[in-house]
Amino acid sequence: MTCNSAGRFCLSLIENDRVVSKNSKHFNQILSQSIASGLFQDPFVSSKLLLLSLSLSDSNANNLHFPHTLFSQIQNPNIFAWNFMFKAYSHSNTNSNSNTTASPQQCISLYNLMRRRFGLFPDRHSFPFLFKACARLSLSHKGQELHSLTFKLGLQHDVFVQNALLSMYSFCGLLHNARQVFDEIPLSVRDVVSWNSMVSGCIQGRCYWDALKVFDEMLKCDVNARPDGVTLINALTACARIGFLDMGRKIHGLLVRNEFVLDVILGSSLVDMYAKCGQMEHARKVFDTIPDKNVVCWTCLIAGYAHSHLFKESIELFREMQARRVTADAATIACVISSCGHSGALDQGRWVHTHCERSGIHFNLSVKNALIDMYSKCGDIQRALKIFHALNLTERDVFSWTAMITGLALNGLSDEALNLFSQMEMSGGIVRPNEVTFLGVLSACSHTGLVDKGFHYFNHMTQSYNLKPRIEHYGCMVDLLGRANLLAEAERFISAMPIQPDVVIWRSLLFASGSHGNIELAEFSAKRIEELEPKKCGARVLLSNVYASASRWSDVKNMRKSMALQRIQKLPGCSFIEIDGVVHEFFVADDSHCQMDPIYETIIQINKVIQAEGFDPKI
DNA sequence: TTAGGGTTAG
Repeated sequence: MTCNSAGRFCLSLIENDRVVSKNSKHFNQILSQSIASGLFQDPFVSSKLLLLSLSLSDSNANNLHFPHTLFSQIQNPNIFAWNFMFKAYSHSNTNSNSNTTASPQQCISLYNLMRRRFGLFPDRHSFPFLFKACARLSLSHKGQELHSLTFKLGLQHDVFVQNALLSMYSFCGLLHNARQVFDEIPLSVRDVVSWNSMVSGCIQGRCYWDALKVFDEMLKCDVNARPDGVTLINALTACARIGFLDMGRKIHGLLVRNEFVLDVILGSSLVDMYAKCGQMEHARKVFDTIPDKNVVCWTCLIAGYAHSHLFKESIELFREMQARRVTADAATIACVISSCGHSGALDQGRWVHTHCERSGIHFNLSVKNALIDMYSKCGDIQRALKIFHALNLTERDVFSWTAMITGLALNGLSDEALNLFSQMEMSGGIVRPNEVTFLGVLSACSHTGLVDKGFHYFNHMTQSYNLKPRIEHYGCMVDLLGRANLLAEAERFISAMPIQPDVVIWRSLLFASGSHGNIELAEFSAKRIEELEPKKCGARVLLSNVYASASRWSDVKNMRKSMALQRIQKLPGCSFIEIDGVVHEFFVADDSHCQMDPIYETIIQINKVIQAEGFDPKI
């Protein structure tokens, strides 16, 4: 075959991309003929062959070895060839360190090579890939260097370049720079990608209100960018994160009016928004209309029920998901296990645990943390400890430590809880305790009456970790002082609080003063509760119990009478227990259970045993 | 005569 005929042959086949790109045999034939004929050194032919080799290697995940070798054989690659390589590497896997697999780092290395050895400049097509690589590697300095270069090359007004640039900045956590780039894009030029990138950038930077402000601006501007599915998904995500129901509803209305197709992603975002805003009926309604529901969609609703403290519904929905043969993943499992923990459904939790082990679902840290929490809450502290200790020191995050410390405190193992907290602090500062960790620590102190230690940790939290105590921390301190019969100190502590005490705090003081016979303080606390919750009867019930324990029967009678006059009815207290996967509920003076007689008989026996051991319900 | 951006939900 002569050079000309070979050239014509190659070109004709190259033109027919669809045939060649699916058949590596054809490709190899063309490649060898182009090399043999010398046609490979033609810039158009070599870059076209490179593009074809890349399309063939697409199915071969993350292995760009062959295209790279081909590229290295091109003596003077043109800008097309460079850009094809930039594109391939910028999209490749970030967590590959070996030399044989591709990584975005190689995009940057190739770029440096292009500049230094070939003296070439990138063009408008190169920049989006280069910025993408910088973003994925968090190379903000390199990104800034490239940003300057866009000015030198007069490409600073190209909307593709600007959009990629602003995404790069928000990916690197430089939201301010991203916003600046966004503001510099003229309204007439901004397209839907510019707006979406800015909204998504704000979400990445956890600035949800800003994200919604940009979205709102987009709706008002309406120049040449109408919101698309991605815009609405982003906006719904922002609403979900801050629980902004009004805006979420507005977006729902917008997508209905504009006849958006409710695909599984948009549908899940909507379910998640309603669920996070506590609107479970709406969440369920939307969920039921989504075709081809996947695991994310189911998990949104399961998590929503858990978020609204509807743990039973959350577990039931998981069962329904199982029945529909949708495979759960780690996020679903972590959520269901947490619901089991909160509802005391130990058997169900155990079943989910075993089910995961059998079905090979990956036990990530969230699942392990949820298991620690569930076993602790259900009283199987040994099992919780076993899971916790199986975690390496470097594996444990703040949730693992907090779940275990709180679990130990909850099970009355205060010394162990405080020891574990010391270990956490001594673990080299890998994990810093947060506000919730300190709640566990303070409750451990409270359960064993360690007043001095409680104050030590309360100060330690603010002074060493700069954590601002929340109302719950003040509540723990009042509880601690109250239980230790330091009622005057508790009162002084409440008056000195920088935030308004809530009903929990007053209830804690009422309970403590009642237990220690300080009726005056109990009455004072009850008044504060009534001021905060005039329609509820909790304070009066507690106070009437206090009067009863002091044998002040006329006061008890008056209290009940005033409640009856104001038609206040006490909601009966309720507790529950799970046996063989069934949750049994018990109300005060409840005799509806089919095994009531043996249950009461057992309670009487238990009381006899613990009273013989010195138990006094007043203390 | 080749090519470009936002991967968005738990």
